[in-house]
Amino acid sequence: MTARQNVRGSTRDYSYNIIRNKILRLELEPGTKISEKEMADELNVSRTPIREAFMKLAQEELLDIIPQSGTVVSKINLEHVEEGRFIREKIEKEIVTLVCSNFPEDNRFKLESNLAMQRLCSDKKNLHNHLFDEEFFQLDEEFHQILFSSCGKARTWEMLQMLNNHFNRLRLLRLSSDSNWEIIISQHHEIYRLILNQDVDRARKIMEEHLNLVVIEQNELRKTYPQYFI
Amino acid sequence: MTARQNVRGSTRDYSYNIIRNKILRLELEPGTKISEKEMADELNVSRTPIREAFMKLAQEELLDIIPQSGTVVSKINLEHVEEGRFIREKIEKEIVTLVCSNFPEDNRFKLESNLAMQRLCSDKKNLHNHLFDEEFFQLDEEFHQILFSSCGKARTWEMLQMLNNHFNRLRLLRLSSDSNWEIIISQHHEIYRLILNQDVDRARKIMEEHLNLVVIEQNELRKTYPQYFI
DNA sequence: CCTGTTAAACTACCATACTAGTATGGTAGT
DNA sequence: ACTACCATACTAGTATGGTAGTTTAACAGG
Repeated sequence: MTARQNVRGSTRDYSYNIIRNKILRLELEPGTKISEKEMADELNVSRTPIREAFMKLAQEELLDIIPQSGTVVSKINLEHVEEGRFIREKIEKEIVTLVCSNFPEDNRFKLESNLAMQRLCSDKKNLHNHLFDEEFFQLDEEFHQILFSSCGKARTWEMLQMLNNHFNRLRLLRLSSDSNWEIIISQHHEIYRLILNQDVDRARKIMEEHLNLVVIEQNELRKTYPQYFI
Repeated sequence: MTARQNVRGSTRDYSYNIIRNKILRLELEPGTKISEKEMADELNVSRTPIREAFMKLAQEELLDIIPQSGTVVSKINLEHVEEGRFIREKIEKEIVTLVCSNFPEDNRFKLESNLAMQRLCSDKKNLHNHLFDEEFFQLDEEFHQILFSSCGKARTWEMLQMLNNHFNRLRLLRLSSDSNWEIIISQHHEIYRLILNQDVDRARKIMEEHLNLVVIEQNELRKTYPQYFI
């Protein structure tokens, strides 16, 4: 245990990350009842760090803790999704505006290799018919994160991440059920091109469309996975 | 203890609220070293709820917890202030846009009485030379919160509050050191008038100016209270 | 006086025991 | 068959003891 702690940080953070991933990748499905003790036994740690991880996840609205009764993985709340998406859309339009007027040279390379990886990931998926949706999700996240870093707002990205867990769960659900990632990738490329051309107005418009993709498909997702939604 | 719990919620929330208020009203000054045990003894509770309250406050960046070493009240970080202010400015311009196009009748009364209370609070201050800055701060908060509720985004306001603790500490500092609240009040009135007139463009502009007031004075505050800043 | 060492006095972290609410299933009484 | 009640087995909340890492300050040697 002590050795493990040194490698991976505190037991609390370790537990937090494990549980969070299980929730986001729907290994723990929305509506599932879990308990501190059960999870503590499963991860071979005591209740305290689990409990603290639960608290953090409850703040991010991934868990609903009912005092003296139990804890359940929260269902995806489409109102919460929309509020998170709203914030992200409005902020990210401002981010892309900032980036248009000043895009640091070294981040250009980062963004280009990220875009190349996205293409690769999509091709791999079409060829081998494997599940690369988590990998693609990560690349998608990275793309946007680079934009935030490029204008010195990396921390803003982190802050928004905390508010967007419901939105992110929906996005991951979308990736795994929809095999056509081409629209996403082409929009990413388009945004990059517009940034280089410093075409603020069009960049803002494409970003807006980009962050509205999920909205269009959310009704379909709701039909396919009704048990995941509130 | 049990009786107290029933009245005020869990011991954890009680502790959290007490400590948070002490930090925001600078009773616990930025840079102060505190410990779980010391605070537990002071509030007559055990270390566990205090520890959990500390965690929550650390997430909101009001505390810096250094593992195995200690916990200090975080100093006001002007970069954090600016990132929080940035988000709030951009979102609140969108909020005021929404409210301009549809302002519910019943919230009109709420807003008007809030504005009247602000005026009263300011007058009381000028007359009796007492400290009403906390009361005014609350009214200021309420003004903006009503706008968010008016367009069905009350939860967005709650979420932004979590990110804006550094910004809020600076605002409170400003209120207590600057005796002229007239600019703030007149801007609030102006925003209200523009909403009624559905003058979106000017409303957005005034809101932007309003949320930039602190920026102008932050250098002066930094000079007056250098020990509060990082 | 200065510097490197060490031991003691902190700290937060974690494990565990206990308390007090809550859900549930069985049973006695109707 | 139904209902009210109670025993029991959960749950999260709280208290507390012990551990390991960090800071501090006393002290030895230069």
